[in-house]
Amino acid sequence: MTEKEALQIHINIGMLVGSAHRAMTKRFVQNTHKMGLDISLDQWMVLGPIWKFEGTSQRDIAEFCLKDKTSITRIINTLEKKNLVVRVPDQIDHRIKRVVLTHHGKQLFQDVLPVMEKTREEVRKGISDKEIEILKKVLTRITYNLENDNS
Amino acid sequence: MTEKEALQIHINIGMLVGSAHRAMTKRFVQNTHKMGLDISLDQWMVLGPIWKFEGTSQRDIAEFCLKDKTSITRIINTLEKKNLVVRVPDQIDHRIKRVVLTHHGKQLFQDVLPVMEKTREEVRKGISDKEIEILKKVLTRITYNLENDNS
DNA sequence: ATTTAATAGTTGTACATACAACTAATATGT
DNA sequence: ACATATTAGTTGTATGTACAACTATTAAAT
Repeated sequence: MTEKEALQIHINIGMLVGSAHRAMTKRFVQNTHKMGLDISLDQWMVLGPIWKFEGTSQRDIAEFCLKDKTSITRIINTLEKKNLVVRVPDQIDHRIKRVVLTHHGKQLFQDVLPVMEKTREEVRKGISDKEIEILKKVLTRITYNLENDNS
Repeated sequence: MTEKEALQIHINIGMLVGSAHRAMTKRFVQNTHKMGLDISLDQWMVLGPIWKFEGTSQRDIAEFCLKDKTSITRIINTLEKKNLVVRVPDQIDHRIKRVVLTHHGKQLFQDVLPVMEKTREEVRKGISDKEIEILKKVLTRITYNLENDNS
């Protein structure tokens, strides 16, 4: 393979992952706005584990979301400003902050569920289950390849 | 499919695309730093069409990179600060700015090529050509599904 | 028990992105 | 020709991310 071909292929994968990511983020927000809701895809992703595991630590949210702890700090700041969640310091381990949904947060979560379903359908249109399966497998492998210092 | 299962699948795709994107971006920068170079993946992506089509407009760079024009404006600001490119107003159409590599920019581009190749290999480890092909096809389809208002 | 490590979370800085509003220049319609 | 629309690019604002440095708290080592 020439350097030129290598360049093509690499930037294709990088660009395609990037543009798919941007497109999904964008469409999700557009769809929430259409329903009169106001939440970003990343905020929604963080809301997921908070809903699922009531009183999770920020560390566990980061792990679940595959995000950096600093991103989680800032997204939760935003969610707190919006009165969707509150931070509750752990009674035993004072380093840990447990994040719980407010009533407003629970309400929003339920309201967003159909928006997410709609977005999911838009994303997957014309793509077979088998292809989605491979997509998920390959993306997982890419993340795995790079996450640990396995040079 | 229950709402819960739908949630799982959707945030999986969104999360997987996001985390693969972040991991690739991160590893590329780490690899450039290891070689004593200083350039981000997005800056590198923008450099691509500037190298390939000397004197491209920012509009064409945006199209080639599948990025927003505002992102291009700001990335080129950064590249100009680093003395890698210069903006040259078009002689005929004064709206257009043609972007060209400086000597330093050309040098850096060549220096980064092997880093990109190394990163590409790290990304693709354990993934077959067939799987990469499907990955690219599906990501392209997802972007296509969302890019135009084809609801 | 006291020093040392590790852990949870925050903050500062720089960069990338979306959206909307904006300037300046060219193209179009009549 | 002149009013209007379109295009190229920039700027302001808000959000999300990486990295490094930081605080506070708990765990481990001896």
